[in-house]
This record gives sequence, structure tokens and C-alpha cells, in this order.
Amino acid sequence: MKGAIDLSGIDPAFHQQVDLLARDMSAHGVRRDEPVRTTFAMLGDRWSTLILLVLGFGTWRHAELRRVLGRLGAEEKISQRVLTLKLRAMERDGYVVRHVVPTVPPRVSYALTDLGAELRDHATGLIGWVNAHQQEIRKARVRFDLAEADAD
Amino acid sequence: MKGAIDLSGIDPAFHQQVDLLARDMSAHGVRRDEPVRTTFAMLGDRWSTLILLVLGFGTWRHAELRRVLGRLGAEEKISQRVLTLKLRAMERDGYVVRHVVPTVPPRVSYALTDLGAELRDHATGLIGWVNAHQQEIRKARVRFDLAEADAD
DNA sequence: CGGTATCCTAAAAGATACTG
DNA sequence: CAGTATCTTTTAGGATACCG
Repeated sequence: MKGAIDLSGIDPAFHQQVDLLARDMSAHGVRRDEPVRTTFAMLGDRWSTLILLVLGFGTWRHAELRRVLGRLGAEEKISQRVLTLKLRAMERDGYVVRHVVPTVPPRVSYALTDLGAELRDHATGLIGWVNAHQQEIRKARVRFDLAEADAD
Repeated sequence: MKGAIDLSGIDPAFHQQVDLLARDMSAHGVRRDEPVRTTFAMLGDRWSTLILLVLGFGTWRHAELRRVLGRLGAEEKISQRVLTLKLRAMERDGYVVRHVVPTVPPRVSYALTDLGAELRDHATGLIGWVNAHQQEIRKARVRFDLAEADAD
């Protein structure tokens, strides 16, 4: 982690492996619109991971979910439109089920599917890891920002 | 995964737990600019995970890295500017080291730190999981799109 | 070669008003 | 209540030219 980069690793033979690497990565579902990409994009957007975690606690109606997300201190609040958008995307990928009781007005509720619950477990795993290393990350940021300020 | 939502879960007592939940989630580093959020956002953006994976294979110069990313079939190609941006963000958070040999022109290379390597392991774990379930996801999409088309 | 500056486009997200 | 429609703001990302 110091300045210990091994430059000897940079040689022509190494770079001829690039095409192999490329094929390897493509097999990792790295292309646009493939599940891997869209799922990562989902987890990385402003709300979906939060929604995933909250739905992990049970079944919620649309309006309730909106209020809860607003109370997390994480962000301001999610607009009705965006919540609908996110839930629909998660439903489309099979992470969420939408249940409608056709009264007037209809009662609509959302919950995780088994697949969604598994994804949530992976997400919490990663959250746990980042949390465990947050001091390291914060220190790196301070170091970087100081070094940058020094350069001026 | 069927229509098996337990609506009995929706009761007032349940919702009085919301504040507890909120505190719980805040402790999960769910706020803006906190490592958890920024790291997830990073993994979810267009290039960072790809960069993480490629750097997992060794040490790369800036231009080489750019060429490799362009060959992955994943996207078109990354602009010089964006690659610099992404690498800098990853360096700032301590996931990447930048090494400069001050020749003219200087040789600059990038590699993962130990922290970055750990993050890459988590990322590949998640990639593996999604890949293992991609058929499930694709089927859900088809089902959803058909149901939507039916509605018209 | 690596990086920066400038400009531009596309996509995500927010605000608000409206409907069944 | 849930969802849609419309408009505006914000942000990520790309194109290009230039510098040390």
C-alpha cells in the first residue's frame, strides 16, 4: 500500500493477455443491460439499496415506504414518481413483489421476493465490510486532500 | 415469491418501529458522502467496477488501461477525462495507488491497494451471485414485460 | 503520455399538479 | 392512495483541443 508498485509487471507478454482478459470479463456479464450491470447500477443509485434494506424489514405500502425513506436522514425525500420508478424496476427484475387489493382506492403493498432477500443479504454484507473499513477510507481521503492542498 | 405477501404485517405497532429502523439504518452509514454510499455509488457507475476488475489483474499505465477498457465489449470507450476522474476518486478513497516515475514524459501507473483488492473480492462475489441467478432475472423481466403488454 | 479545460448531451432525479 | 404527466434541475459522461 506504500509506493510498492511492481513496474516489472508491465511487459509485452503481460499485455498480450489482454484479449483473454477481455473474454473473461465479457463472461462476467459486464455488458450493458445484462443483469450484472443493471443490478450494480441499481445498488449504486440514490434509493434502491435503501429500498432493499427497508423492504427487508417487512411489507410496506407505497406511501408508508415513502415516509420511512424520508426519515432515514440519508437524503431529503424521494419523490412519488421516483419511488414508483425504482419499485417497478426492482419488480421487473424479480427482486420485489407488488400486491394489489382492489378496493377503492386500491391498497398496494410491496415486499422482497426470495431473490430480493438474497440480494439484500449480499448488500448488507458489503455494507458491513465498508463500515468495518470506514476509518481506513476516511484517513485515505484526508491524506489525499492534504497532499492535493500541498501541491498548491 | 408467488403472491404470498403477509399483509398482517402492516399494523400500527409495526410502524412505530420506524424510528428504530431509521436509527439502525443511519448507523449503517447510509448518509450522503459516507463511505458506504460513495462506495456503492462507485460500484454502480459506468466504469469503476470494470476498472477495479482490470486492476485486479495487475499494474497498468493510464493509456493501457484505457485501451483495455475499450476492448471489453462492455461499453464503447472511456474518455481520458473520465478515466482520470474515476481513478482519482478510487485513489482518494484508498482503493487505488498511483505511482509516478518522473521521466519526460512521466510514466504513471495504477494498481489496487490491499483495501482495493478486498473490495474487488466482494465485487466478484456479487458478480458471481448475479450471474448464477441471471436466468431467474431474465425470466422475471420477460414475465413483467408480457404482463405489461397484456394490460394494453 | 498523462492531465486539464471547455463545451455539450443524455440521463437521473426532484417539484408540482392532476386522475381514477 | 397510488400512479401519471409535465416541467425543471442536476449530474454523469463524452468530444475535442491543448499543455508540460
